[in-house]
Amino acid sequence: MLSREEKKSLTRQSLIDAALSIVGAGSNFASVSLREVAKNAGLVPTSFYRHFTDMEELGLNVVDDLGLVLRKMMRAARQKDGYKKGLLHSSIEVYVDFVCQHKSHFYFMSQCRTGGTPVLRQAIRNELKYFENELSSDIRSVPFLSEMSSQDREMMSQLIVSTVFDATIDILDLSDSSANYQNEFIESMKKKLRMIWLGGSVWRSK
Amino acid sequence: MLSREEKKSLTRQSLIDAALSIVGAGSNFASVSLREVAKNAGLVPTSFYRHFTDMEELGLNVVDDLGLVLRKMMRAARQKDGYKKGLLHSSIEVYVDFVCQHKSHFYFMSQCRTGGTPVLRQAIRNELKYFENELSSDIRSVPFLSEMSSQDREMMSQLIVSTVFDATIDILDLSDSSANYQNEFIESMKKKLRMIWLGGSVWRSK
DNA sequence: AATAATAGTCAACACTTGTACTCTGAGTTT
DNA sequence: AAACTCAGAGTACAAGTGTTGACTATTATT
Repeated sequence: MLSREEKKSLTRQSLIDAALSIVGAGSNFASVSLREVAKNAGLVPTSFYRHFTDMEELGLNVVDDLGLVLRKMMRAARQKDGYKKGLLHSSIEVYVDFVCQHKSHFYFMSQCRTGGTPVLRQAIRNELKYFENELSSDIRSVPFLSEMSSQDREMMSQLIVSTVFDATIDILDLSDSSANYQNEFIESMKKKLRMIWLGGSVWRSK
Repeated sequence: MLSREEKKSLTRQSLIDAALSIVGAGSNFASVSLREVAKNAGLVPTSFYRHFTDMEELGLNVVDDLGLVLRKMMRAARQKDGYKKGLLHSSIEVYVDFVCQHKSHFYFMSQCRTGGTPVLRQAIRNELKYFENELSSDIRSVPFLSEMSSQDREMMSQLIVSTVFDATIDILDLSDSSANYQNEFIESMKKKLRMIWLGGSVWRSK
């Protein structure tokens, strides 16, 4: 038997999942109602308040959920063969994989980064910042980039991260189309990242 | 005196403006109601239907409106001193200028690119495509980039355009903060574009 | 001058929304 | 075993939602 606390956090998660599934089905989080979420989680509307004060607070918890997914992704990318040599090359594949396997999370992220409330936008931004930092530290150990200043390395990481995450909505929209289109897109992404990489390798801060 | 047609297109525009002003005030277009727009335009809800069948159709017309702004911007960028030498350098300044002077339009664009209905997303994408093509043709006449294949030039343009437009929401959020932060951001943007530029100049398609 | 077209109004509908209040039954603490 | 806590249900309400249909006054057409 489950304790009261355990049961609570279970329904709490079911509210989060409900919101994600609604977003994944095509709605914009900004227009998802508290009632809809509650209904979808098998709850009466008023029970929503036992867990969150409003939809924004639920949104912040969805961001936390998203954070877990992103960290798992980072680990997967680092473990993958060829991460050291061909860092970006292999990362983009891991990224596409994760987007396709966590569509709801990434729809939510894409939407909220530009269309969420200011608080929500900031929360998403913080998640991206985590990535920029991780990437920046990984880049540090790349031979011909190690002479870059930490500021420039940070800037370069921002550029790469924003390029990858900016492609999210396109990846999602493409996920239902032919494998041909998908591969074409991935190849184009790789080229873009390689161009940035090249730019970084001849970079001279000034 | 105005003809009936003229008057109609005037109130039509007032509906578009109303929607934009609501978005500019912080709402997400996806959650803006038909009634709210009508009210804001000084109309009774049912009159909305004389102009648009639903909010999505109005949205498409907002995109057209946005298109005009973007084209005006392109012209402004090309006329600016130093466009030929330091293309990106000067363009980013024009861009920031336009974003700040047409906040509502750019909030709308940022939101809808990732959070609009599929139809709306596609419409926004088409507007960006216009830019990519224009930039690609401008790049063609740059000496050390002219040997690039048209495909690679296209790819590079996509990279640049997405980098610039991806920064929109940050520019908007920064527009209320100190000039110091703004300048810092612009300088960072310039560096990013320079890195791409560098990458392009040592690019060897393969 | 008579007729037709139509932008905008008005009233009304069925439905959804967030939220306040009360109640209950199963877990927890004493 | 008694007292307490509290997640979730039930009821209710005022406000907002999209949409329908009939009406009106002004403009355009004949």
